Amino acid sequence: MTRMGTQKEIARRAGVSVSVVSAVINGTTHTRMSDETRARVEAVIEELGYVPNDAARALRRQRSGTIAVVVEKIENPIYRDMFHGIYDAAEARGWAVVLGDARWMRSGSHFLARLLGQGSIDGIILRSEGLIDDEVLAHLRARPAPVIVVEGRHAPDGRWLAIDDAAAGRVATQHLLDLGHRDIEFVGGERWVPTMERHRGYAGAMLDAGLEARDAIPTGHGSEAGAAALQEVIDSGRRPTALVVNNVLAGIGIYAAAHDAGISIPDDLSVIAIHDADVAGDVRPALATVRMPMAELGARAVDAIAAILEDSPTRFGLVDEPAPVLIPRASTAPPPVLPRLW
Amino acid sequence: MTRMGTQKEIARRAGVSVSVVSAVINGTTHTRMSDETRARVEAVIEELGYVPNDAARALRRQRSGTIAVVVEKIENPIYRDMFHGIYDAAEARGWAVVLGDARWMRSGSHFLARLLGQGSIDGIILRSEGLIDDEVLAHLRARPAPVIVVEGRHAPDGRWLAIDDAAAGRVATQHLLDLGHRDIEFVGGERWVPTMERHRGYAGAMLDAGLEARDAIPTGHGSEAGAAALQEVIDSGRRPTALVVNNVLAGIGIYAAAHDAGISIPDDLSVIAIHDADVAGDVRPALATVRMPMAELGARAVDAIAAILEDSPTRFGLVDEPAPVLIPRASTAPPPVLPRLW
DNA sequence: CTGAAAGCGCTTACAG
DNA sequence: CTGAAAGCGCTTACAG
Repeated sequence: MTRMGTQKEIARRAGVSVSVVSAVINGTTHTRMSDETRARVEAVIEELGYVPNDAARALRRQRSGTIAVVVEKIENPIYRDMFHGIYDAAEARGWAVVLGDARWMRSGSHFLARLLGQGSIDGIILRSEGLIDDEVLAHLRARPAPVIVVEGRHAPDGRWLAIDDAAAGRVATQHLLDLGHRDIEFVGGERWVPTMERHRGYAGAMLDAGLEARDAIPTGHGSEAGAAALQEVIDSGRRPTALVVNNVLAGIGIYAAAHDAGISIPDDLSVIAIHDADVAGDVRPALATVRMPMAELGARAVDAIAAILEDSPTRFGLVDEPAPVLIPRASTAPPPVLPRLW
Repeated sequence: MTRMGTQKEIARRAGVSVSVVSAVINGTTHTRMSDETRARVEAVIEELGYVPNDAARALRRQRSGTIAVVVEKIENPIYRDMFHGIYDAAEARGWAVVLGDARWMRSGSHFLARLLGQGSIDGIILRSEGLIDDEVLAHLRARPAPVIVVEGRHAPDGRWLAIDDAAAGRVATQHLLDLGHRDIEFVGGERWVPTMERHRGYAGAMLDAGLEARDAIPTGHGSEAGAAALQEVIDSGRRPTALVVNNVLAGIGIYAAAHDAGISIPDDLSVIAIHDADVAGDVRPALATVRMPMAELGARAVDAIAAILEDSPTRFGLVDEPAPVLIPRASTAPPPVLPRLW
């Protein structure tokens, strides 16, 4: 357990004042000193292995240099690119990023207390599908630290950023239409706005093609939910030739249910999912997806925090650049010509 | 942007001193006051929506109440239970947990700076496969905040905790032996100690059964690596009837390579992976695994930090309770009786 | 039962 | 070119 000292101790050893030490550490031009003095101070810093106390800095500067990212299920692979985008943008601004899971934010948790407190978090990027209750959200927003909601569209303060989910739904559906499918359904939950947007994109593409758009087949976000959704289609007696699926994990669930029901993908049923992730390329048949600009979304959220902290104007709303892009893979094919037996 | 005030402001409005305000906030019995005074202070706190400044607290208390967890790839599903175990144990102690990814810890990153600094992180739980270079590690360990290495076994200060990987390798192998397999190989990297331990467990089980233990088929941690490993087996001309795979993602990669090569699992080849994750149950055939006590590992790491901070003794080393447990699924079956064509 | 004061470790005007 | 001092917002002995 090494002792790493304080600026006061360095000052004493180097025979200077703490003002000088602070200036050396921060590269401040404000307090000037001779090269000799600087070298002496630097030597002592090195010798002691001094590192600044972040709590003291944060208190004095009234800024911690740390932003928090809170998502619903941290292990969800679709966040990877967003984290990356956030991290790069934050790093470029000299900020540290800490991650947290919304499942930890039950009222009264200490993680939440840190977020709600002042002084240790300068801004919060929040991606929640509703797990965080309104009361918590209201408290969060009452803090001085800006809260940016990503992939949600109902921030009362207007501070939300989202991807063009409708465009993604359209891209996915159009791909299936181009393959010759006519009887296409959409699998996705009903309450979450981005999902509704994706369904809207699906419906738009269908209508443009002169086809009937069906209601969304309700499902959750996990793979079991995807499996249940396919089972529901099977039970209903409907026999779509292709499915647009709300997300990759639900897609994996549909794979499992299809396998268990003896339905062959893509021979009997084409599947395409919204949001890309490594696992989509790893399963067999590889799962076609629509890649969303998650890294850009993350970077934009960081920019928005910076803008708010600097009191400069910033634009919220849709991040539609770059547009969602089709990643074709083996899970889609032209519709079967023979009657299907499932 | 609400102003939420300070204790000083509350004191002024309530007509008391800051000592009293602080005592009300912290429930300190040290400074006593009348119920009337307390009620008055509480009313002002409520009115202002006051929240304490964590930076000031951390500076004064010389403790932030926050621990950091750093892992290699935050989206790796095998961490889920560990995060949960860490979170629960930390919460019980009144600590907040922040997560970070080792890929962000390139020298000079601000995330790293926060970890290296003093005052904002009380302890660090580190799970690294080597991405963090030795220099960074040395710096980290020179800080007063304790660093606990999990799933690694080479902490110079002896502060590591690991699961019984050898037992896991043995459990997986024994399952295959019980099914009647004799020609079993182990797929896993060569340099990472836990993998070597798993291989040791495999080898032990093979030798106990009077069989030859093969060298590990080298691979990385991703699915592509798993796919490459199977390809290597195919190219070698060897025809094992079963594989013990180092981790779930590599197992998914082996599924893909098997599919592409026309090898049927489990009819032609049984596969079992070490570490459990949801995706193992979602793929088809469902992937048999060995579940590791990751939640317990995480909880133990939190306990170790607490012990070090309290200067009380703690035991490091293997977390062998509960033992790794077999999760049988459809990816294993008795060996084929007919000669295999792959 | 309550207040005044010191000090945690910084940064930053200000004075010389 | 360098130092002395104030103050960020807390907590905690200490005095009364």
